[in-house]
Amino acid sequence: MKRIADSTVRRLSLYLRFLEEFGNGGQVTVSSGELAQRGGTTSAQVRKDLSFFGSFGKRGLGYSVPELAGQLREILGLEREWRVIIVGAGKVGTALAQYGGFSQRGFHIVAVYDKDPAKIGTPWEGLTVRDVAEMSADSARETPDIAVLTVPAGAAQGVVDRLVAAGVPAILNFAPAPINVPPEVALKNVNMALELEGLAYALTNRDANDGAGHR
Amino acid sequence: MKRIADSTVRRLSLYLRFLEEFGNGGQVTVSSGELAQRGGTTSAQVRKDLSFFGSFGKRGLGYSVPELAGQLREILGLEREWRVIIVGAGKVGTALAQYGGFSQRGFHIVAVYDKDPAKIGTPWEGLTVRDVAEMSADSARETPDIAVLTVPAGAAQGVVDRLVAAGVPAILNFAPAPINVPPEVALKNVNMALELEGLAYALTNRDANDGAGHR
DNA sequence: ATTACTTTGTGAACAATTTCACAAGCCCTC
DNA sequence: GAGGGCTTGTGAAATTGTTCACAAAGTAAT
Repeated sequence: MKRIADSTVRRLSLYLRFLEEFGNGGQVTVSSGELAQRGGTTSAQVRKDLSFFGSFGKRGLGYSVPELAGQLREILGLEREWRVIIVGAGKVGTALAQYGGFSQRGFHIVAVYDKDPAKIGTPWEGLTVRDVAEMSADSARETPDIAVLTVPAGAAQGVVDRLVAAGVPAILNFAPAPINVPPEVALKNVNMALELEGLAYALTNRDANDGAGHR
Repeated sequence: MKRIADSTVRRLSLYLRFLEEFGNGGQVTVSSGELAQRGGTTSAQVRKDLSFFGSFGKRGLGYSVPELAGQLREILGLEREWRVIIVGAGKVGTALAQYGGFSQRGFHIVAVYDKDPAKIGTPWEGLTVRDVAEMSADSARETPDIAVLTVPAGAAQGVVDRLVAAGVPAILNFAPAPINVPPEVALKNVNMALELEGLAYALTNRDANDGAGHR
């Protein structure tokens, strides 16, 4: 299969959300134009995005809401359950655990780790905080699919090296530190300060660049 | 000035971080190649990014670390203080408030708002939670530069409308709901579930698309 | 069954972004 | 102060991503 752009995958995720909204509203059929309007893009963009994976619509009619939603779930890999661990039981980790959007999409938090002895063993969102030292042993038993990294910047690379060694195939990094992984490990970085700086730039150069950031 | 791509601005923010790292390590001069390696890009990319704003280096030598850092701070608008409010005193809002990266870059949290009467009036990270109803009046006195939105999805658009009416020029939206603002208001959306789905896609289609997400 | 109307799927045009490649400039040594 | 070795800054080329525009295929009504 052809390499699909990151931006395309992002939009597909959004389309799925919109389909669920439309479906909840009782709509059974939807046009590329409606999806486009909901997402602030164009109907051509929607159709092109979908066309990378097949043709799912009926000409003259549009797309079946539940059918297209199913196709998107399959494309995105959301038909299965994903085993997620959170490394770093601080505020960010806790906020993520409470965020309902994850379990709703099949992302199950199966373990939490921390280094702080004061936290280890304490109850945490229905789980018990475990010692990072146990991570490798736990992973050997049952490797998680995705690790969410919410440790302080200084600790990030060290933890990542352990995760990689333990065979974790994907990492979502919230630590404000650039980290290195071998190419076979999927990595995404989320850096909230970066987003704020983008807004600061937009405000500073507002007259030039009116409005607009990344919608 | 020419319209600068979002991706370019993001990279500039990263370069600034790297410069600070290099500077802390005692380095006074840095080449585009070093910055590129640190950030996983190419030296040509670094030079092109900088070239949109001027020429800051010395041929044969590279860039002065403190000088370029200063230039980047100016470009990004980080030489001034930004007044930030947080709307939604839940877990995500709290996590953001605790995250040191903000104040370090001149983003000052000047107020927190919530709708929940149980929270209003309680102390929160050195501030006191205020009633969202007071937001407009407060803003009239001293308009914040950026509002960070960490309310539930259902409440998002309503709050945004109030923020816009109050004249807030930029919004960073963490609510998992697409929101509408007039074009003169800068908006960025952060959706953590979307990032996880991106990883799920990468893992599902791993053989095709080896490794790689958005680094 | 024909007509009028919609909406998809897609090659081709266009636009944006990244990479290449190299002249020009600066440092350092001799 | 001439020569060798780096590194910048930048047009041009290549690549990637988006928009256009239209034939093809479906619906609905008569």
